[in-house]
Amino acid sequence: MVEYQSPHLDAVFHALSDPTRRAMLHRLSGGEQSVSQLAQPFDMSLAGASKHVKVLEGAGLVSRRVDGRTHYCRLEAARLAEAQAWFRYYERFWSNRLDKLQAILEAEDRESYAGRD
Amino acid sequence: MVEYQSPHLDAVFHALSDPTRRAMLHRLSGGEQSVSQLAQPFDMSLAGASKHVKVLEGAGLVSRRVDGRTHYCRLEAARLAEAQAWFRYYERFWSNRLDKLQAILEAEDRESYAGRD
DNA sequence: TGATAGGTAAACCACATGGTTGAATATCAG
DNA sequence: CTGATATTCAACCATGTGGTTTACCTATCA
Repeated sequence: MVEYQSPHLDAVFHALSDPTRRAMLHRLSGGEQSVSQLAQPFDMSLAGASKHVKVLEGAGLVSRRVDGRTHYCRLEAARLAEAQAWFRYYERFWSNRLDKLQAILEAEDRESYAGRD
Repeated sequence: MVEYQSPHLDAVFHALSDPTRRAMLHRLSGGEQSVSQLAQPFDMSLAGASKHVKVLEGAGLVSRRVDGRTHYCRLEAARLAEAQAWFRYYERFWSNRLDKLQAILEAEDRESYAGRD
């Protein structure tokens, strides 16, 4: 007797549990990237990186546009938003209105955040 | 050359990727629960549920207080907050100030949310 | 004391995961 | 056509995961 649950949460949280994949998402936040471009920063075979991309795609966090032999990936923020929404239920444990408002303003005013995956 | 990354994110997101564990957290949002109480709703052996609790504990999402033979678990919201904070960088993709403010007010005014894990 | 209840530990199982290599498939460029 | 580039696919491997069962330890209670 398990309650209703957002059907994507399992896949999305699993996808986010790997640092390589989180770094890929971060990279995609700067715009479309090919699979090779996504793979380049990692000490890993292209096939390995390609599998990570496929996990992200399977979770709906990334979409793919094929142009010739190049596959361009784009961040699908909707699924990220869905995952973040899961936390809202718990926000009452760590925040009050002012805390949240402050977080909003900080997140808006800070465009880049070095050293983040 | 992987960037700095919050050391807990791997474990936290992994812990959250399982619906049983998310349901346990949800249950703990109502207050301390023993391991048996946490296990009760699931069609699963106690040992199996106990392992889920241990995963949550390992991720820092739950802490444990032993009283006699009973282990009481408590939600550790700080780690949840840490995970939610990861999403802030991406918020610019799906929200503006007004959207966020609305989300805040909704989350505050709605205390219980049926059908959620 | 003895039985029972709460919980962990250990061994085991089937399957998933993260990685590899090597081959296959397209596409582009000369 | 030839060769290089972009990418996936398939097979493989070691390890991790979610689950079980059995055994064990420690409290509690009659």
